[in-house]
This record gives sequence, C-alpha cells and structure tokens, in this order.
Amino acid sequence: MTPDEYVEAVLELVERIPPGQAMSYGAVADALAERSGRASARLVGAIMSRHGSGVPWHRVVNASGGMPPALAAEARARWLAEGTPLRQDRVDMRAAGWWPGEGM
DNA sequence: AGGTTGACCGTCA
DNA sequence: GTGACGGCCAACC
Repeated sequence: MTPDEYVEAVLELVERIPPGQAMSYGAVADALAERSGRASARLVGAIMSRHGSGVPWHRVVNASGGMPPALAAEARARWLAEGTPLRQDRVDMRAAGWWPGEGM
C-alpha cells in the first residue's frame, strides 16, 4: 500500500463514521492496520491536518475525546449540532465510540 | 544527511 | 485528575 493509498483509506474511513459518533486517531490507525500493515496515531493526525479539510474531521478525536485548542470551539459546535454524546466539552467515547462494521 | 515538529498514545509516577 | 517519557512516522527545515 503506497502512502497516497493510505491517505485515501484514512479519508474513506472517516467519511464512514456515522453522525453523532466518533473514532479516536488511534482507533482509525488501528482499524486500518489490518490491511495497511502499519498503525500510527501520529500519522493519522498528520494526514487529517493536511488532507482532512474535506471530511467530517470532528468525528475523529484524540484518546481523551477532545481536540487541540485551535479547533475545540468549531468541533464542539458540530458535536452539539449532531447530538454527539458529550461529557464536559469532550466526546464521551464510551457512548459515541464507533468501529467499522457496526451500524451496517 | 541530521534535527525538529506535530489534529497522537500507552505507561508510570 | 495532572505531568514526564518513550515510541511513533511523515513533513519540513
């Protein structure tokens, strides 16, 4: 799998996350590891930073259920808009956590 | 070629 | 709950 294909795979997966649910960067990396052979949360973060503008990036959060300060306000507004389970301005991953294969 | 940086994560204190 | 550390891997000096 080439780097470009990996980017595509990440964006595809993010687009499949249902509204009101979320995955962590690590979960995305983990889910793709099966067919990409590599897993790096940091790499997924870098990809989202560079190519994430066209996908529902607010459905990908860090392991704590939050986002860096620069994006926290925008992300919170979107979570509220689609009814994502929150807990103190962080996504409640216990309730909102999603994995490819569910809901299909 | 080597050093830093970053939308990250698990572990240990 | 917080903070330090090491591992991670591509992008960018």
